[in-house]
Formats: sequence, structure tokens, C-alpha cells
Amino acid sequence: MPRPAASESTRQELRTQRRMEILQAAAPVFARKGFAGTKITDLMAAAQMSQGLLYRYFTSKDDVFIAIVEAAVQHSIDIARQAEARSGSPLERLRWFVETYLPPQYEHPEYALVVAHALTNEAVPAEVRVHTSRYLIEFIGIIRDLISEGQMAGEIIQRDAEQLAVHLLAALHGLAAGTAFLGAASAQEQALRFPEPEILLLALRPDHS
Amino acid sequence: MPRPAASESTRQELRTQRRMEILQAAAPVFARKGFAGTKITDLMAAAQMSQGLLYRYFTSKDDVFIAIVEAAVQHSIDIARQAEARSGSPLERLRWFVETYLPPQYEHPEYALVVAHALTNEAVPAEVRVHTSRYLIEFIGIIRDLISEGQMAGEIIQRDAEQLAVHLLAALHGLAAGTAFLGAASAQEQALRFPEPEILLLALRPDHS
Amino acid sequence: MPRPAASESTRQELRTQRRMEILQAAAPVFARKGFAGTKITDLMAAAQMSQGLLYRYFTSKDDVFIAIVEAAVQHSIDIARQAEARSGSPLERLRWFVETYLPPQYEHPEYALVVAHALTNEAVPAEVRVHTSRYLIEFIGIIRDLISEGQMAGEIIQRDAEQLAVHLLAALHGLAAGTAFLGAASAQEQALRFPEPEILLLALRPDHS
Amino acid sequence: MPRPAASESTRQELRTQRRMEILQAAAPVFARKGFAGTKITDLMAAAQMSQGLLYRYFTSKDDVFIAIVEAAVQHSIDIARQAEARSGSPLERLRWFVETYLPPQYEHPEYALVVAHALTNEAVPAEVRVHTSRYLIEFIGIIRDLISEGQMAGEIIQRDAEQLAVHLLAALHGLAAGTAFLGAASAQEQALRFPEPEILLLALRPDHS
DNA sequence: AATGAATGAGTATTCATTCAT
DNA sequence: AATGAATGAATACTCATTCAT
Repeated sequence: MPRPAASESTRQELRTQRRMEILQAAAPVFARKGFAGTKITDLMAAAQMSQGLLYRYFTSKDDVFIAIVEAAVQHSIDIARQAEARSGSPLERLRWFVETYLPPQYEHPEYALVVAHALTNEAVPAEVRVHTSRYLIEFIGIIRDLISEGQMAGEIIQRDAEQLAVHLLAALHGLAAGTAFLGAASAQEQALRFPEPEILLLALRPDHS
Repeated sequence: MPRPAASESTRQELRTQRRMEILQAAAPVFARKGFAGTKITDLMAAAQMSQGLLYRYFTSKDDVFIAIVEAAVQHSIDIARQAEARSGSPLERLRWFVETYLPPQYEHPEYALVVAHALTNEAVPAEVRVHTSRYLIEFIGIIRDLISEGQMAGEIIQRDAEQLAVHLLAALHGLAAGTAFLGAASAQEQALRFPEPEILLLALRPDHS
Repeated sequence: MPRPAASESTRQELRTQRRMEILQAAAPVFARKGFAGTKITDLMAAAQMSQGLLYRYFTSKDDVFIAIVEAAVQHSIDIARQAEARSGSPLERLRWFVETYLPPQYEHPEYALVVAHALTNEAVPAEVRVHTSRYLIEFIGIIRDLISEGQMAGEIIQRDAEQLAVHLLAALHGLAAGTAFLGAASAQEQALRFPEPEILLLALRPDHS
Repeated sequence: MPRPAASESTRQELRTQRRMEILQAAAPVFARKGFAGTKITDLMAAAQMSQGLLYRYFTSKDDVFIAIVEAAVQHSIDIARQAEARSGSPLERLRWFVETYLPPQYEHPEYALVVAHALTNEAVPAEVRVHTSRYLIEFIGIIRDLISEGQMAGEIIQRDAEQLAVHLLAALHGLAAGTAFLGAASAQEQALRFPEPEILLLALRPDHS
């Protein structure tokens, strides 16, 4: 067997590598400027490549955006599934989830913003929106089930599990979004204190008495 | 013979009226499409007027957007101030705030989205972003002080008041944003249950002893 | 015979009066901004009337412009014809023409500019251009004939009369146009000295010897 | 291995080349239609390029216009300076100037028209107007000084040198402008005879006696 | 007649995408 | 593969003209 295969796979690796570079450079730009507000030029300037090159790795601006959203949503679900699959009590697993999920959001709020943007923004192709929201519902479902389990174990307050799940995730998302701007804004004045993971779990405490 | 005065003031009223119509039609469009993604045509089609007319009432697309953000932020602060000024225990006042603030957000999530957009999006003029974030910090401050009071009264858990405030408002915002898409998305499948106001207050419960 | 005629004629006078006011206000505006650069708003602001009113007196922007050009050209020809009909030697009549024609051009260069604009500018309806240039050729013809007469009387240099005529009128026009800007421009620095009428006639002096 | 340098300099040449093509195509269009009356489409259609391309070479319509005016004025001054620096008597140098300056104006009256437009038209940015008129005053100054010299040499009539200079240049400009329309207009009927350079100098002849 | 609001076609400019090198 | 020039559709904004009062 000759060598072409080797150079072929190397080429493939380079391609994948390039694609990743572009995506990583693109995410924060989309987050900051929104889908419609982002120009191909912005994207490729951030990636330090020539604009024309984008079209060797993606078919369109949409395509880049979709890839980012896809990855972000997939990442969220992955963590939720890991939490689900862990050992430990339901509450312990929820705590692990929040502690694993929140800090990176504080570091890279762009992904949350891009996902939000993808869901909200009509400029984004409808199929992406549908697809993404379906994933999110799955995401919520996983958390809701963990909460239910915790309630059966008596570790979690007896309220509608779905409402509790939505509340938890809304707070997580709100915080990620908030970091993006209040973080920046408050930096200028006095830094705003963002809640530690533990705070997010307070609402779940079982009732006294 | 002061006749002109009458028609003059009438004209002013009509102008104000028209401005309002445009703003009310524009808010949901901006919320759905984002600033850059919204065309003047979209705005004026929603308002059922000819596009050119917009420029008799606003100087630019920016101008319309800013007016909406301004109003939304002002409205938020107003409610917070009313809560502050109310009689009753701090917790009761916070409950009133959440019960007053949340349901309209479920009804009209567009305003929250527009504000978020204004803060996040670089396509939005920088001064608007700065101005708006300053208001938001004031908003947070009011809620934080209410929480502090509640803590002194023993009604609220002893944790960093600012973190608790940020958490509360992040959840509120996250829910408003979430309604916009998950509401719509879940409508297609099975409706998602969004938390009642009471849920938002669970995190504030004082610790069991 | 009843009275309606009287009020009827009064109405007519008012109409004519209004038309004139508009034209007089419009000429300098067109001169300064050109045809395409002038807005109806500019015109009517200068005339201190509401924009809509223009359409009671003229059918369009073109119409106003044409009326001004027409009047200006007609005025030029009138003076040339008066010079033609005068008594005195051909050179004396030419002198009268230049002395009568030039100073008002220095005072109101706008008309010369508007005529030039009408001839040059393709934004102006083609028929106006043709019509106007036909008039101008007539204008040149009158001056050329006066020069010919002067040559036969030995008062004027023996050169192609048409060339001399074109030269004279080009200078007149060039000076009118020049006043509009060099006058203004030089006012800021040191005033530029524009030629007295006599200078324009120097080229016509018969040869020495 | 300095290969990139070569292609880099080639690129620059191509850019400059393109800029020139656009300018050359644009000048007559601006001359015919005026600044406000000229559409980007007109410009680029004349240059046989797509409209969007203009913006890779100029920042705006203004920018193109300014470049043309700048070049035209600069060209005028250059010729005046060459006349100034020549050998020969003042009158001979003036004759050289007129003979060099006038015929190209007959060929390409567009530049004179564009300059006139730049000075007259308020649609043109004020700074361009000021800048250009300053140049023109310099231009006049050079000619005035040549005339003064000629007067001292007894070659030129004893009249205010500045008035003579303004007259000469007004005639030159008037002829250039005139060619643009009377040339075209008269073509349709009978050709009008435009003055030969020599005619322009007649006014300068010293007095008989 | 007079006013100023309403309309919508038109224009400068931008930007995703394609193409030549 | 990589670059950056070229294309042209799309969009904010303007302005002549019409209309309601």
C-alpha cells in the first residue's frame, strides 16, 4: 500500500484544524455583534486569514454560525448527561452539574449568547432555531428528571420539578448573558459580584419544619 | 382670538401618538430580529405606515432602538423604586416586586430581549450601551438594598446580598428571554411550564436553623 | 358688466405676485446648489412658505427652474436688442451693452450660473437645454453683427467677428461665474479686483499703425 | 528570497491604474451632470466596472470628486508655473501659456466645469471649496505677475494688472464652459467658431500712440 | 388657499459570495 | 490552498410629489 493515504489524512487533519481555528475565532465575534451584525471580514480578521478562505471551509456565513451553535448546545447536553450518569445522590449530581457548568460560562459567555441569539433571532434560518430549541428542551428534561429524583429522595423542595428546572437554567443563562455586559460594564465602575455556584442551588433546598 | 393654539397642541398630540405607535410596533420586531437584522421596512410594515414616514418621527434606526431601550429600562427601575417605597416588610416588598415584574415579562419578553441586545451588541452605539448598563447597575443596587434590609430583619438568608440580587435578576431576565424562544418552540411540542413568581423567591428563604 | 372681473383680476395679480416671490427666492438657491442639489424644502424655506404650496404655482421643480432660466435668457437678449436698436456708433452701442450688462452680473451672478447650469447639466430636461442654447446662439448673433458693423466702421479690429463675439461673451460669463466664488473666496483673504467694463472692450481696439 | 515584494509592488501599480481609470471616466460624467446629479452607477458604468468596486478605491462619491478637482487645479497651476519659469519675454511666455492652456480646454472642457462646480456648489463639502479657491487665487497671482512684468517691459497695456489677469482667466474659463454646451448645441445647427488663442491676447496689446 | 403629513421611488453605500491569479 | 479583487443584491435614508384637513 502506497503512501497517499498518509498525506491524505494529514490534509484532513489540517482542514479540521483550520475549521476549528475559524470557529474559535468566530464565536466571540458573533457573541459580540450578533449574527446580522457580524461581517465575514470581522470573522476572518479575528482568525487572521483572508476573507475568501472562509469559503474553503464553510459554505456560508450561516454554516459557520450553525456549527458554533451546534457545538455549544451539544456541549451543554454532554455535561447534563454526565451529571445524569454520575454516582452520588441526585442533589450531589446537580451540584456537580452547576459547579461544572457555571464557571466556564463566566469565562466564555459568548457561547450562551450565541445560542440565545440563534433561538431568538429571526435572521437565523428557521431550521436552526427549531433544531436548537429541540435540543434545549432535551437539556431541560434531563435537569428536570434529576430534580424529580432529588425530590423523591427528599433532598429537594416539593415544587413542580419542571418549573424548578426552568428556573435553574434561566438563572444559568441569565448569568452567562449578564456576565457579557454587566461584567464589562461594571469593570469600569466597581466590579459586580456574580453568584457562586452554591447560590444557584439555594432555591432547591427542602422546606424547613 | 387664540385659535391656532388649539390646532397646534392637537398637532403635537398627534405627533406623540404616532411616535408611540411606531415604538410599540417596533419593539417586538427588534426583539425578534435584533438590531442589525431589523430593516426599516420591517418596522414600518409592522406599524402599517410607509417607511419614509419613520424619519419624520425619528432621526434614524438607532434613534428608534434607543427610545425603546430607554423606555424599557426606565420602566424596570420604576417598578424597583415602587417596591422600595412601599410599606410592608422587605420580603413582602420583594415579593410584590417579583409578582409585578415577572408576569408582564412573560407577556412581553421583547423588552427584555431588546435591552439585552442593547447591552451585548456592538452594532449598537457604544454610548447607548454605557448609558443602559449604568441604569442596570442602579436597578441591581435597589434590589440588593432591599435584600440587605430583609437580611437584617431575618427574613432572608444570610449570603452576600449582591450575589443574591444578581441571581434574582439573572433568573428574571433569563426567564423573559427564555419565554421568547422556549415558549414559542415548546408550543409546537408540549408546553413548557414556566416558574410562578413564588419560585423566584425560594432561594431567599432563611436557613433552617 | 358686473364686478366678478375685478376680484378675478385681483386673484390673478396675487398669483403672479406669489409666483414671482418664489422665483426670486429660488434663483440664488439654484445658483448655489445646482438643480439636483436643490430641494423643494430649500426653495420654499427661502421663500418663507410651506413646501406644499409650491405646487399651486408650479407643476414641478423642473418648472420652477425652467422659468428662472427662461427669464434670465430673455433678459440677456432684451439688453442685446436694446443695444442693437440704439443710436450711436456700433462701438458706442457695444460699450453701452457691456456697461449695462456687466455690473448687474456682478451683483447677481446667480442668473448666469443658473443658465450655465441649465446648459451644462444633463439632469436638466433636454428640451430646456436645447431651447436655451438656441436663445444663446441668437444672443451671440446679435453681438456678432454689432461687431461686424463696428469693423466696417473701422472702430473694431479686423478679426473674425464671431470669434470676437464669443470671446466677449465668454469673458462676460466667466466673470459672472467667477464673481460667485472668487468674490466670496477672496472676501476672506484680500479682495480680488474684478475688471471694469472698459477692460472687456480692450480686445476690440483696432490695430495700431 | 524576496518574491512577495515583486507581486506586492505590482498590486500597488494595478491599484493606482484602476484609480486612474475611474477618475478619467468620472470627470466627464461629473462635468455633464454635476455633483449631485451624478449617480455612482453613472460613474461606474462609464468606467465599465461594477458599482461596488468604486469603494475599494475611494471612500465615497465626495472622494472621487475631490480627487478630480484637485488634479485639475493642480494641472492649471503647473502650466502657469511653467510659463513663469520659461525663457523669453513676458508676453511671449503669456502667449505660450494661452496656446498651451486653451486648446486642451476645448478638447476636455469637463475639467473646467468640474472645478467651477466645485467652487460654486454648496453640495460640495465646504473644505473642498475653500481649498480649491485658494489654489485659484494662487493661479491668478502667477498670471497677474507675468502681466506686471510685461507692463514694465512695455509689451502690455498699462491697466490694473489684476483686472487684466482676472479678465484673461475669466475668458479662458468662460470659453471652456461655453464649449461644453455651445459646442454641443451649435453642432446641431451651424458650428460656432470659437476664438483662437491669439484672440485672448488682443486685450493686452499696448496702447497705440 | 395654505399647511404639513404621508407616500414611495430613488441613491449611496455595504457586504456575502465568487473568481482570477 | 490562499489571496484579495470583483460583483451585485440588499438596505438606510432622502426627497419630489400628493393628500387630507
